[in-house]
Amino acid sequence: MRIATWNINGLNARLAFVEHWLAARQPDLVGLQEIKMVDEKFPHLAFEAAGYKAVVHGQKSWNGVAVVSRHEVEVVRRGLPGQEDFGARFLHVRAGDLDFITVYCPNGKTVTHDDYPRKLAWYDALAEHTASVLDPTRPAILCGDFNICPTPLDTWDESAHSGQIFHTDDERTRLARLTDWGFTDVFRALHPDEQAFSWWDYRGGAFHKKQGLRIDFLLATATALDRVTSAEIDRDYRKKKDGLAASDHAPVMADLR
DNA sequence: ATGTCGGAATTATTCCGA
Repeated sequence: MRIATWNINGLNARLAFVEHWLAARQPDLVGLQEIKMVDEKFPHLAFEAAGYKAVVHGQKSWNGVAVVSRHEVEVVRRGLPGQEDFGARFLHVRAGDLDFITVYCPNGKTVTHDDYPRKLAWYDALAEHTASVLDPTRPAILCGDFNICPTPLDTWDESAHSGQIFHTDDERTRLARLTDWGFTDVFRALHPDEQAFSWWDYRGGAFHKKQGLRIDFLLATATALDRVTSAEIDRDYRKKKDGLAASDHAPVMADLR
């Protein structure tokens, strides 16, 4: 089974590109972030034509998450408790015996912006909620755009950005709450020393200059990690495909036995 | 030039978020 997470930066603008990727990579279970559309506008017919069912927690213009799957999934929860007014950012489904949660974590903007303490509070709510509804001994995946670089290896320039947004101790402590509970960063577990990024700014040729960040993760409980046979960041799909524009994020994938 | 996208508000241009 192939799972993936991908911030697609707008499904209206990205549908053909996402279809291209689904056909090429044939994933079974995918968390999408930043669909930027209400549930009613979701192109279910296009996904069904590609062999996928979708469940959606959408929002007009901004945010919005979805799970697309080859097999039926059961919705467990839409929205993070107590944090609903910070946007549609959380969707929990059950796929067979696997709990699968996809999140679009708040960006925070800058450490002096009002959104920064709200980002930290959102993370506290996420850690509290996942710990209350999941069992660390059972297979679960928490995936999405986390908007935090976990370590200096996960940013193109730690020295220039240390202490700035995505690079603060307070943010890294929040991620550590999730890993302390029982989640492991799948890509990092399989590639402990590789500098690899999942996001590059559209501006200034950042992709070609290798100026990126690794902020998109598949986090797995131990019993889910046991099933993982490979993990990769699909950086080829950060490039234009057949003239179609890419998201600023690459998909992150893993294969499970 | 930080100098590009996606989306909305409002009509081809400007603002916002990332």
